[in-house]
Formats: sequence, C-alpha cells, structure tokens
Amino acid sequence: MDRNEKALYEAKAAVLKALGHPTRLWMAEQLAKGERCVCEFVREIDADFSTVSKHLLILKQAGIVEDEKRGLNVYYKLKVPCILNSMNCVEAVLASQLQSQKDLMK
Amino acid sequence: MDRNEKALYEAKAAVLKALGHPTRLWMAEQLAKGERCVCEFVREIDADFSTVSKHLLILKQAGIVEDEKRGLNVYYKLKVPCILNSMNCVEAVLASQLQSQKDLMK
DNA sequence: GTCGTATTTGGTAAAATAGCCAAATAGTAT
DNA sequence: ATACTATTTGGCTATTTTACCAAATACGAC
Repeated sequence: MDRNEKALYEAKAAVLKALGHPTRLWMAEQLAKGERCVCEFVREIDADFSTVSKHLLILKQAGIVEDEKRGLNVYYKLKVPCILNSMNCVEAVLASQLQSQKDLMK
Repeated sequence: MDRNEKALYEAKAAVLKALGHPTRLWMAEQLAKGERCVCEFVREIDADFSTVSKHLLILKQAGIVEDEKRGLNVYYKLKVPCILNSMNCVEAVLASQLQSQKDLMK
C-alpha cells in the first residue's frame, strides 16, 4: 500500500464512515425521497436540534449531501444518489447474518 | 422511526461502519481477489499483528468476512462479495468532491 | 514432551465521536 | 428597532475506537 493508495482508501473509508451511523444513514435514505430541511428531521428524530445539524454536516463534509438555504430554513438533498444502491448489498449482509444464526440453532 | 426501524438502521449502519476504516476497507477489497491469511495482511500493512487481527474480527462480526483455520493459519474470505459493488458509488462521491473543489477554484 | 510460528486476547493510553446545553448567527415579521 | 424561528457553533462530558505491547492460546515440527 503506497502513499497514494493509502490516501485513496482513507477517502473512500471516510464516505462509508459517514454513513456508518444509524441516524445519518436513516437521514440519507429519507433524502432519497426528496429534500428536507433540518427542522423536519428534528421533528422525526428524538435528538437535539444541534445533534441533527451536526450529523448533517458530517454527511455534507463526506460529499454525500449538499445544502441550500432558503429563507429561514436550510434544505438538504442527496448529492450523489447512487449511494443508496449500496444498501441492497448491506441488506444481503444482514440476511446472511440471520442465516448464520439459524444454522447455529440446528 | 419506530423500534423495528431503528434496529434495522442500527444493523445496516454497523455494516457500513465496519467498512469505514481505511485498513479494513483495503483488506475487504483485497479479499475480493481471493482468501488470505492474517500473516499475509500483516506483511503488507504497517501495523501490529494484533491490530490486523482485530480489524479482521470487526469485519467478521459485521458479517462481511468469514474465517477458516487451516493448520497454523487462519484464512479470511469475503462472505458477501457484493459489498464491493458499492465502491463504484463511493468513488463517484470522491469524483464529485473533486469537481466541487475545481468549481471553487474558478 | 520442547520449540517455533500464527493468531487471539487483555490491558492501557491517546484520539475520535456522540450528544446535550447554552450562546451566537441569520433571516423574517411586526 | 424588537421579537421570533431556524440553524450553527462552542464547550463540555461520557463513550467508543484505535493501536500498541505483553501474555495467552493453538498448532505443527522435532
């Protein structure tokens, strides 16, 4: 792993890491349905306004979402929607975990 | 977000989180080419044997890899290979980041 | 059995993360 | 201007993560 390769994997891992939190992942998937402002998320999530805002900042810094201020509200939307394609396989991992558990029961 | 949905997102985020570390992501991608034992990874990564072993444990607990002991060695391989399909989009995010930086330069 | 190699486990310290609160900022309305 | 709402920022603490070292374990060779 040379210097360039290391930097590449750090960058790629940072994207996955940003999605590696339940609240952030949920918000990203919600944004697949369309943009939302911070206050809408706050209403649906049992967390402080500042916590939600910081999670969105992390997604933004990872390049996954972008924001736009309109009036009093800041609207977030997916910048690279294909991110959620990956979820099919993540669910396949979960299914595989379930299968392994079943096998243990036998 | 009800109780079940919350559990689902925690499970999905855990998978992404496991891949959200440069060393682990690199190892997972290497395994796409075929199985490897821990000592092979140790030779290629500048990290302690125990560090590498623990990273592999995290991938295993996430359901991404599985291990098999043969003689003195423990061989790891991808359990759900599609995981790496997701990487195309992660790279698209990186490309989008680059584009945004270029736009700033203008 | 002992020896040597591969791997995991336990402990520990430093760094990163998460979430809350309070304060600051930005924008709208009156 | 003041008042009100939406959002971000700074500060703080508790928790988690990371990576190293040393010790324990597992296995094959002799």
